[in-house]
Amino acid sequence: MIVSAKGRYALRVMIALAARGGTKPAPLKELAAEEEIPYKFIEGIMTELVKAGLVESVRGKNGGYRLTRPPEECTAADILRVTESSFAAAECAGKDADCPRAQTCPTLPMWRALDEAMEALLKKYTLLELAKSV
Amino acid sequence: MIVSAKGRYALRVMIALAARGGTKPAPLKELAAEEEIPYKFIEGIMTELVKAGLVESVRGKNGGYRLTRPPEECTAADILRVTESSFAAAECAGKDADCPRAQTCPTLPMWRALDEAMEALLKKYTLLELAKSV
DNA sequence: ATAATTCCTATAAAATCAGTGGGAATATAA
DNA sequence: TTATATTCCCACTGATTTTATAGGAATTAT
Repeated sequence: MIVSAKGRYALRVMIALAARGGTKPAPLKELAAEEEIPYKFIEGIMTELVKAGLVESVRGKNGGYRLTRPPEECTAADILRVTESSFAAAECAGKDADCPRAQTCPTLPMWRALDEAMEALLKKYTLLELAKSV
Repeated sequence: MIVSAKGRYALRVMIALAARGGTKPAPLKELAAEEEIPYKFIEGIMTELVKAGLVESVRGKNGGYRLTRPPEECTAADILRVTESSFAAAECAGKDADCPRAQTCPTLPMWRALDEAMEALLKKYTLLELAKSV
């Protein structure tokens, strides 16, 4: 029950992007240095964020990454849903739940409730707010 | 961001104990078989639950485990706090947080809020309620 | 004594996490 | 057109954690 380094790095990069503002793409080399994130590690994470549609990339010289949406429309929940392989509290409570006990499991409703509570809270934190204190 | 098998097993055993009621100790062999939990695995977990004071053990023949408190006074939060090595959303948000960024970290308040939300929700589920549907 | 139990320690297999390396593809600028 | 800066892709490694498994010692009721 923990957020991975991957998730924390992703959040930090996204906040850094939001803090920069503007539409000029930011090269990952700079972002990684600023945020003290291992370059090659965050490289892979960026690919996932692109695929998820949260950022877009510009290849070649003077390229980099930029947000696809205004910072107030991107939440921590959006980002963590991409990076956390299992965003759910318990794997058995996900939507592809093939747990044989599902019908009678006394804890399933609790996991569902926990998922909803986490999601609801993380949705309240947008990049706009998160980047404010930077 | 997930609850481990260890945590789920612990919950199931505790619910099974609550469902039995009474003060007669339940042998782990039975509980493990009922709940389809690997015996040797749950054995180690029981030791931790005993140390945490949630159950007590009776050794020797006709021995077993029983709850130390009435089921309405033991919550999912109590149990998961024992089994989950890191109960916090992010390790940097725990009480022994030695993260150098802590002072300026824009996400720390969010992790704290997430921790509180999770804890609050898990506290609402007592063994009494959880065992009702069994 | 015997049998049923918890308790203790060590080990092993599997999975996940975190990070690294090399280079191909793409685009800008000189 | 050549050099340079960037994203993109794929494979691999090392460390750690998770999920068990094994063997037996200690304890207690019958």
